Amino acid sequence: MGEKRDTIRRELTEKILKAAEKRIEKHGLEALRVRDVTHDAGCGLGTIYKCFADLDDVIIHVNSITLVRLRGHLSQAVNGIEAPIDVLKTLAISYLDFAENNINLWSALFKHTLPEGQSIPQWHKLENEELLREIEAPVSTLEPALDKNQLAARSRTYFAAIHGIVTLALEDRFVSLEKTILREEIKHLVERMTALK
Amino acid sequence: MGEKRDTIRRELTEKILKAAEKRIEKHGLEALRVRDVTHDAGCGLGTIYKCFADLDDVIIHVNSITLVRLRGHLSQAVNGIEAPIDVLKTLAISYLDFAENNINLWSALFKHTLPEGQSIPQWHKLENEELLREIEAPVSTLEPALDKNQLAARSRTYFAAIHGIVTLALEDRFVSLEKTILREEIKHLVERMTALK
DNA sequence: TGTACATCAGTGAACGCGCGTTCACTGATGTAC
DNA sequence: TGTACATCAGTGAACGCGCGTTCACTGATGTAC
Repeated sequence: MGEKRDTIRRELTEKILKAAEKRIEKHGLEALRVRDVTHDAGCGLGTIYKCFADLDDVIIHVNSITLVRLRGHLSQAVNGIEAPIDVLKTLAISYLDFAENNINLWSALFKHTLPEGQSIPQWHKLENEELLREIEAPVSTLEPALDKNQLAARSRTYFAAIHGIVTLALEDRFVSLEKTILREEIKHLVERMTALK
Repeated sequence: MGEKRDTIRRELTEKILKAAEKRIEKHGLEALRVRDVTHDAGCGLGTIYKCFADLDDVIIHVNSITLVRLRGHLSQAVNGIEAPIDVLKTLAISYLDFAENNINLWSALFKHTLPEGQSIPQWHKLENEELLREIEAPVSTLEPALDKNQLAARSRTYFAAIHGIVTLALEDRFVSLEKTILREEIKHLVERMTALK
């Protein structure tokens, strides 16, 4: 009934994803090579194309896994915290933590682009969007007057602001900022952003 | 005395940079090819290596020009504005304008990375840093208690926050936000960020 | 100013290599009876 | 359960091409006298 085959295939897919994930985290997205991945996964070069459409497809799936891990990390961090401002502060700092501890996987989330003409599949865009859900609850408590669309826009703004700070800090395009100062700045920004008039 | 030769060389360098700039703006950094650039510049393939060390060197110089243009755009926009909050709002909106109108050149500033092991030359990092100077004056007026280091960190935070919003808006990783709402969000964020307790 | 020689800028064919993807093959697994 | 046949998963050598960079050549410019 092909059940065994299905299982094997699923395991293979898993092994390939794990191998790609490790490669990206260790050497960065740019250095990802089909040969390396299949070698690490312990399968033949062509096999990857039985499990995935192409290398971009593999990357998108790794990114998808990273997003799940990131969301897990964030929601675990705020578990039990009540005050919305504290929730937002914790989310922001946890986002930085995750990025610092998974630097290459995290930046792969934003670096990966498809060849001209192709666009990121809708299901994956929605996964990105999912990140904002975590923020919406506390923002909604802080700014109850916002309607659904406004809430989405505002949450996105908050996320983007923190994301910008983390990005600038972890790239080496600017002279780097001391770790504790960076955290203070993030907390400070959250306080300011959420301060009611 | 080689003066004529020097002039020709300088003109050639200029032509190559212009050609590369146009290519990047039209097709994006990823699509930049030595052959296309030299063709557009009207010179031979090998010539580019007489003027620049390699393609990365060309890109860094284009980025450098873009940074100068960006700084010019920003400082012109705030010319004559007095109130520090208005200055900051205008800077933020102008940053968005510049990014929207020079999308590929602007993103080249942040996308370009050197091969593993190499790092962006110091002089170019400092040019990036220059961007923050424009912000420091109004921030310093708003928060006069900050010392020099704190001021630098705070300005950087503000820049990064706005940069994050612009980045997220112009990539198509998230569902896109309507233009007017985006501007409202930016202005709102500046107000909040700079609101004194 | 003119001539002979030296230099060196510009050139593009050729190099070299990296690397994603294909496809004909093989042997293991599944199916029929 | 056993046998004969069909299917199809996994494989890796080979393809193909894109593209940055080099280097031997040439002719224009510069220098010396």
